[in-house]
Amino acid sequence: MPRAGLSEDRVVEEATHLADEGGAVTLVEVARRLGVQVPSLYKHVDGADALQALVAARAKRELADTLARATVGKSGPSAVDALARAYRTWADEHPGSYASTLRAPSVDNAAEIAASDKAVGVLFDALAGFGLHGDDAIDATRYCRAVLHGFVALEAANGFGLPGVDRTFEKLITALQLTLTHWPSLTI
Amino acid sequence: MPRAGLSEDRVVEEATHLADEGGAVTLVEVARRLGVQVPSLYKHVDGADALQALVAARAKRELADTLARATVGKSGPSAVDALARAYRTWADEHPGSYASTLRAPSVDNAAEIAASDKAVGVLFDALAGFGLHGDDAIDATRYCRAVLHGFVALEAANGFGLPGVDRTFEKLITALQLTLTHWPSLTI
DNA sequence: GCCTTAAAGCTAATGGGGTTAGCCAAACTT
DNA sequence: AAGTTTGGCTAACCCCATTAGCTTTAAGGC
Repeated sequence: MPRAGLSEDRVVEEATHLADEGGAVTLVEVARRLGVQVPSLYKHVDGADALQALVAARAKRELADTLARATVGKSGPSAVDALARAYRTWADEHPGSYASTLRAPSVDNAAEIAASDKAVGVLFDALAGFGLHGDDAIDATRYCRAVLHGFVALEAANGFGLPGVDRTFEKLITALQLTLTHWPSLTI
Repeated sequence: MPRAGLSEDRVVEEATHLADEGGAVTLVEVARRLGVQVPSLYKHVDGADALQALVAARAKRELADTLARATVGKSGPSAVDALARAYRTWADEHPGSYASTLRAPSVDNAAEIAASDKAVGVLFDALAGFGLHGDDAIDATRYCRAVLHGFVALEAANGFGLPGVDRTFEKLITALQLTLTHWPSLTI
């Protein structure tokens, strides 16, 4: 029996592909794809839950990188536009990865938390061009995340029954830009 | 062996309670709580997946009713305020039910789709006070759903690392009211 | 180049959850 | 009271996750 040459990374990669193709991420299926028996996976990964967490951490890193690349050299409304489109596109193209990022990260998983922080950091930086500080910056960042995540999640769950979703997304970007521009005056 | 006096409704109710208490909704646990053996559940419910769908449909109906009650007699910004608070509160108090509503409804489940439509309808009606029509009304409704769902989902997943979430939510309401007020002019 | 050894694969066995088949008693119908 | 439908049950079978423990590979020290 020649070795399959696996590694934690290889296993996580295959699980990610499986998830993004819409399959259920089971150890049975991952093992089958890797040409290996199920218990062999335990040499690289600490069970099904741990594999899920690794997939999530990988997904968050990739999302953060994608957002960072999309917004490089941009700021203010133009950064928001680029970021929103990159976010939606990535989520659409990696539905399994995106879904994996929604689980609350386990407290003991430093890698996943770091990846989370990185993604939020990119968003936070992109909003710097609006001149927000302190609580305003935090609140605006959270608002952005909520809008983008909410839209993408509803789209993924087929929550928008009718056509015209692209049109709605264009409006969403404009609304978001406007909201951020006027954020400080929201204190009424 | 005296009968337990079950019914589809009773099973779904118990599954809902279980979900909202944070437990995993398994047939084993539902049966245990009802004082019955697992296969007996099949006399009332068509398997685990079907039970999930029924829980989701029930949740959507309840959410729709809650939103409707919260907004009765209100319109415009005041309706949005009431609706946003009711939405967040209900989701916080019924985390399992809320999570169940996120699965895409199966195409053949008329009850679940009807419940979805009802919830969206309440939101749609609440926005009538802003004088939106046609695509604008649809886009604004979707934007609202995205913001509210995104915020609640991130909050539930412990996605906001720092404190001050209540403050952020107040800002969110104000931002939403402002956005809806100026929606038609978003065409730039 | 051997010899040791850690790592990476394997088989076998256990346990939990879901599902089906088929039996039997309780309750309803007339 | 007899017949029928209904709601419970037991037994058996899947699928997936996990653990224990064995074997072989491949890498490193001498």
